[in-house]
Amino acid sequence: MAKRLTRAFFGRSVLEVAPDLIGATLLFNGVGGRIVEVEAYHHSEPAAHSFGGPTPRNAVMFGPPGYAYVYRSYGIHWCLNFVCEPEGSAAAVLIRALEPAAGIAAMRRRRGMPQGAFDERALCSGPGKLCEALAVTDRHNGLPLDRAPFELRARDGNADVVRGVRIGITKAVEKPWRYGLKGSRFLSRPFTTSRSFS
DNA sequence: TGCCCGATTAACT
DNA sequence: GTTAATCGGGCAA
Repeated sequence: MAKRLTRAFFGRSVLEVAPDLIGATLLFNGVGGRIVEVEAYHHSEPAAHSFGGPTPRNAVMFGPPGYAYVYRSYGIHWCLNFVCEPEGSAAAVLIRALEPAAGIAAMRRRRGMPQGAFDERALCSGPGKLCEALAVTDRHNGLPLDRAPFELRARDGNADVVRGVRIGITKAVEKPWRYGLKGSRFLSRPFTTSRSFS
């Protein structure tokens, strides 16, 4: 069984943690799969919610690493982040896509999709979709990642990780802080101007 | 208090 | 390719 991800794993630079999460396994109440796409955010750059300093919404980002930061997006969706770096850095990794592996029937039900055979790419190929499929909401904001209902396992060995610019932002658009599993069919969108590294 | 806008998605043309 | 849905945070007044 792969190693559980600890507080120490998250307490490093968000630019180290983000690629290391590619290929890791995320389960929430036993439902989830392999992480195939993430983005890094840091309070020093204006695309981050924490850029303007602490507020009630982003308070968890300013706390210690290894906790979940959940926020509402566009008034409709929830998005799940993992807080990283030493306390006060206000850095986090946005979980953008999973390769479904466990609890697929529950995911289909929550996503309003038929139970029969069909393309599982629609279940978790985006941050809002993923939270709907796993039933993550603001009730889970601030929960630790090393205990139930979360279960996080390190990947086995290396992964072929690609990198590119982040999606859906208007500030600091040039930073290549989006990371994905090369060749995965489960990305929210393909990587174009990416380069490969190990 | 009022107004603007977003780390999105699905359903269009 | 475009756009509506939907609502809380953040800031100006």
